Amino acid sequence: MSAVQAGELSLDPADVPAEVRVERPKNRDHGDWATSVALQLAKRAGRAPREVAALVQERLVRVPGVKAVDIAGPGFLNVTLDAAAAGELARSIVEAGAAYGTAAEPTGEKVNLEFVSANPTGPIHLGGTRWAAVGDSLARILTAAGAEVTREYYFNDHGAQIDRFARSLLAAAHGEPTPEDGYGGAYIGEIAQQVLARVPGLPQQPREQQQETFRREGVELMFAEIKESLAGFGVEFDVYFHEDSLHASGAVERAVARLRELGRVYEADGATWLRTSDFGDDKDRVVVKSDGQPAYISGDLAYYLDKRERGFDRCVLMLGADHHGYVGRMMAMCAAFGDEPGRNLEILIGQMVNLVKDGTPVRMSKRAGTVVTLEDLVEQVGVDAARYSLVRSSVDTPIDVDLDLLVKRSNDNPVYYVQYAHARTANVAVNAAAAGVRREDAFDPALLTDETESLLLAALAEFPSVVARAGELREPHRLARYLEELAGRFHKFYDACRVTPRAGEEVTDVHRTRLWVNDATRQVLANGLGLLGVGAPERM
RNA sequence: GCCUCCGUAGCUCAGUGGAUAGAGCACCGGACUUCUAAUCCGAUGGUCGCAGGUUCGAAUCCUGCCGGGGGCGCCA
Repeated sequence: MSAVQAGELSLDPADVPAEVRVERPKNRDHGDWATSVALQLAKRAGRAPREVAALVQERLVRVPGVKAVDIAGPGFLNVTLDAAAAGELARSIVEAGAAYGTAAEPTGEKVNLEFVSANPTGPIHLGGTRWAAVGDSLARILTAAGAEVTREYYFNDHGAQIDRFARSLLAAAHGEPTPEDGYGGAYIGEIAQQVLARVPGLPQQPREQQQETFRREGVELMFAEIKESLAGFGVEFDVYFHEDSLHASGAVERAVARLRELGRVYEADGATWLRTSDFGDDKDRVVVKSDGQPAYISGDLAYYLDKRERGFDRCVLMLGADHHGYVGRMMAMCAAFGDEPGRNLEILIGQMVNLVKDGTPVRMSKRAGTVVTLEDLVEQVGVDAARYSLVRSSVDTPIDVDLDLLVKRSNDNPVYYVQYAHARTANVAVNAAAAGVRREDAFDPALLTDETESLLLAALAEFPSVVARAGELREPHRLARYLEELAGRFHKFYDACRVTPRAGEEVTDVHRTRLWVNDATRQVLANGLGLLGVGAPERM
């Protein structure tokens, strides 16, 4: 901008971007920071990119802490900081502690993040487990980014599936085969036995009354089991919302009435329809069936309205790919209420988790009882490995899980690579203390001249923007990938640079300063693992 | 038919318009009297599904095609 003002560049000031994007180059030879701003401005200015770059270069070299500014290739500007300026970061990370990487100020945005929301007709299977891991991590990341996040679980305890569940329990309790449209699996028998134990004299009651008891008690037991599994997985929801309450309280009727006032519904074929096709949906949707019963979507209407009335600017919903067909109608519903789809309602679609055995896919079916549950997974590989393996992939990528393979290769899970790096930093700190290397005695970042040190520092500097980006894009896997990169750079640093002197050597300021770097790395690894809900062990 | 996700190294996957496309696993060869070798160093490995287009620049954006997953109820 100053080049424009000095008249060296003939450019409309409006064409100069207010923010110049400066990036961390992938290639170390390209300096600490790089920008392609000259390439972008060259055409508008009618000058060669390298000429524009030269003008910017002149000004950048005068900035304190900048060691060199090179013009490379077609006109990239590569900025190299001097070691002292780059190294200062180690101290600021140590001083910021757990706050490093989190937003300086709250954004004031109230986010409702709904995930898992598995039906209470069975335990949480692998798919739900993926959303538990990803959703909880996303909640942590968004919180770090300054949002006020509420984790919410929608409990579908209403409708025909619950009746099927109740009939299945009833049948199991009487030793009858699973009903045609019912649920199989060992857990049905277990729940049925628990209900029988809780309600004395139940088998003597009229059949219909029994079914109602099995429904009420069975759902409650299933719900408790689900909550317990999630808690064991490190996932706690702020709100467990019961669909039934929407029907019981009249919220569903109120939601439909509201849409009627807005002129968004009409009657046809004895049913009430919502004009979702006015808002991009393929067709209109029934909200009240011709038999007078509310259609499933009416619960969603009321639920969405409820969230908005509770003050959430942003309602984020995570769904499996098998539900992606609902996105259109949900967004249309949001628009029908006068809200802005994509902002007030945001739907994240994630691909499925497939069960594989001996190289061939196995279809998981709740009804056939061939599900692999959250608890099965945790039992096999542990919480940390399970969460990490589910969160390190993009949600756009389907995951194949082979339990046998997972157990055998559990040591190949990159979580151990990251955790080991953290354990190493902890151990280095212990050894340093024993050797009399103390942080408070010195910090001279100009001594951090090793290649591995500057690479490590560069990675540490990126952490806050990785957290911010993972939050903006709702992609926690970015954080996991970053931590793997950071751990790698630490391992290389560890290999090349000693923090404690060898036997017989003096403690110098180099050791003391490296201890700052070690501790800063430990802090970032711990902060990052924390955002994934994965432990940061001190020894392994 | 329509919607949506995917197609990148032998395998599993990163890479939201930038420079020579990366990592792990697998395979081959090295480094442990060690601040923990769950680590590090080196080598091998690519028509980024295909064809056009936009751009100074495309794995990335647009269009079409090929191949695969998932979805398209007055079920919940």
